[in-house]
Amino acid sequence: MTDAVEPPKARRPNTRLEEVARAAGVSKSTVSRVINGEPYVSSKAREAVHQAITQLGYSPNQAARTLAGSRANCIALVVSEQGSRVLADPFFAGVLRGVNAELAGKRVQLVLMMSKEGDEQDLVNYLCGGHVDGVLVISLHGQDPLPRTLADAGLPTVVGGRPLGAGGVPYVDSDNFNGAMEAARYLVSLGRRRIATIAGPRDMAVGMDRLSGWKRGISQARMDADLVAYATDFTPESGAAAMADLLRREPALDAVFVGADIMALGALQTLHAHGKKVPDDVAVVGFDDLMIASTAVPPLTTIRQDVEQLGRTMTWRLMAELAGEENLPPFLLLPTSMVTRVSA
Amino acid sequence: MTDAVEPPKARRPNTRLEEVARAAGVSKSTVSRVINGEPYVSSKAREAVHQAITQLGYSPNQAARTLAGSRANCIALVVSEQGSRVLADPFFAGVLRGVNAELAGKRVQLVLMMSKEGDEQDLVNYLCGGHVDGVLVISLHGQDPLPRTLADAGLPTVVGGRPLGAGGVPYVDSDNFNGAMEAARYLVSLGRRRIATIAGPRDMAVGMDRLSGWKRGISQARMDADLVAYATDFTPESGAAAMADLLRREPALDAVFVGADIMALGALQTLHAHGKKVPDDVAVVGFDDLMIASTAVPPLTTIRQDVEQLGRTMTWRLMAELAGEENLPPFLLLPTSMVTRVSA
DNA sequence: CTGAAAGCGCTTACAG
DNA sequence: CTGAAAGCGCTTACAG
Repeated sequence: MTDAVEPPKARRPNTRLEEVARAAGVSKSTVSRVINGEPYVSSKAREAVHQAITQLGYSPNQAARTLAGSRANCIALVVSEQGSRVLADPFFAGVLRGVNAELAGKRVQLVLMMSKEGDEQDLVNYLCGGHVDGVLVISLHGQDPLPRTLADAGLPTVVGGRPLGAGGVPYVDSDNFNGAMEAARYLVSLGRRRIATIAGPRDMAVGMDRLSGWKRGISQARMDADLVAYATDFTPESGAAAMADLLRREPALDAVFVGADIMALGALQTLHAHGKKVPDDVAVVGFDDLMIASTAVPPLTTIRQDVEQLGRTMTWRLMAELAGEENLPPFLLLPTSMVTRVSA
Repeated sequence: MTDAVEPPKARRPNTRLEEVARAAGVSKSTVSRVINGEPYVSSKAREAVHQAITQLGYSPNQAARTLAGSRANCIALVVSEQGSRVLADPFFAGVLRGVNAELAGKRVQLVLMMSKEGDEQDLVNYLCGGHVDGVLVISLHGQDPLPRTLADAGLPTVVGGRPLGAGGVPYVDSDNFNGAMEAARYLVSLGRRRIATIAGPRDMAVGMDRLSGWKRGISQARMDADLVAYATDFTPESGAAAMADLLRREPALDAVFVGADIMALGALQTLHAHGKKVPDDVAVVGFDDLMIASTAVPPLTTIRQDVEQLGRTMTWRLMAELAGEENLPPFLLLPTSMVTRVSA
């Protein structure tokens, strides 16, 4: 709700720094210093300026700041459009919420760019053109060299989700490996003997890391990690097809770890269609803990990742770098946690 | 994928308009005219400039353009954070996709702002401060005066979803009324006799419009439109509770129109728990056609709205206004369509 | 701790 | 159809 908010009198002829200076009885330089939080300003001057700013409802012209200064006061969030939408939607909204939360209070704008196939050069030109101070990149596919390109151009860049083709570029990710391993161990602890997995597409690290974690968990229990089906994308349909494949190969399987809730939904359908009771005949564990996990039939046991925290952490990492902090951790992994419901 | 994309040689010392002018053998004014697509430029000059631009990989400094010109070349998408996240997530991602699609090729940046309770004045100051040329507003709640405030300040504004407290501000919405009416008629045509509805919260037009449509459809069939339960928010839990309430009031109900798929998921759970077979005992129709509608148990018959198209249309409407087009339609309604699956 | 002045890279009347 | 010049509103050395 916006209560009693008044539109500034006029639109264009805005209050300028000069008027603030006049009202505060100081020079433009001093006002500028106060605004930018620089030291070496007498507290008397500082106070006068703050008062004038509030009184006049002054809001600095960003374009002028950018042009005159070296900073753009702006970071970009780049999302690759060819990304599987399924995975992208809740993921994307969550990340965005985190980015915004972290940016709150800072005078930094967020511009959103979707990278469409074909205009990569435009995108790179724009990003490297001084319009933004840094870049956040999410939902990368395959060996996309974008992060490497940006980093090589000297633009601070942080990737969300381990990138496959960007060795050395800082990234933040959920701990997919350990989360998946926990899922596997849990199924083992339940006494399941033939445990399968549905893995995400091979061209995304998220799929591969969850697969690796599952394998490790299964192998450590001295069981065979051979029941692997790859889904072609993060959709219920793809999950359903993979499940059918697994049942064909091993009708006696009694558990499955599905590398994404959205695929698990499809897997549940297939199991139901084959007359398999969940969890009695087959235990199912998903990953992500989407909102719909709790209304799945039966409610889905899953590994929860905190997507909003992912957005926050990416932003924190980028802003810290922009602030000149040194020896920042290049890679950050966020812990996952298991949510036990009915399916396993 | 970004193949063979080269980072501009240096970051700061970018190509400037002046260099393009020199390379093309014309004045800065002429280059500016070409870039801005103004008439009165000889095709010879135009061509030379285009060539120079491509050769030098020139990308205009937006800050300078904004400062010198009157346009910001930038529009804002404002999302109110207090919005029910449930409804917001897929909705938001879809709208965003549409906005971006419509903006493709245009030299207009999209900045994202989430309005947090408490900083409305900051938000309004910023938006009205000449930083953006226009505003797109979505997921408004209650009588939020934000759109009115912006419009009164002379800032072109388009709202996504009929706003309750912004009389006269242009908006784009899905045709919730007719979609819901179609759902009601369909249930009637199935021979159902006691048809209920679960409506969204009273403070959002989307909930009220769908309720109105359902009422009209039911009344026209000369049936009682009295079985209404209001959900407190767009969540499965809220839908489940509303369904339980309806069953308590009318154990013999044989159909229910749920004003959002995400609530329908909860309603299905409640029906299942009460031993009601869907669709045999109770037919269920949802609204939205989220991806998860097809994997509901049973797969959900629903009214599909095209959220991406909503984003595109909002953007088109705003850009048309910015381009100075006159007599634009103030309100635009996008058609919905029924998707028949198993639940009804 | 403070101010006068130059300059960031464009657009826009103005004059031709 | 084209160019020279002023100016958009800040920041940043520089001098004090």
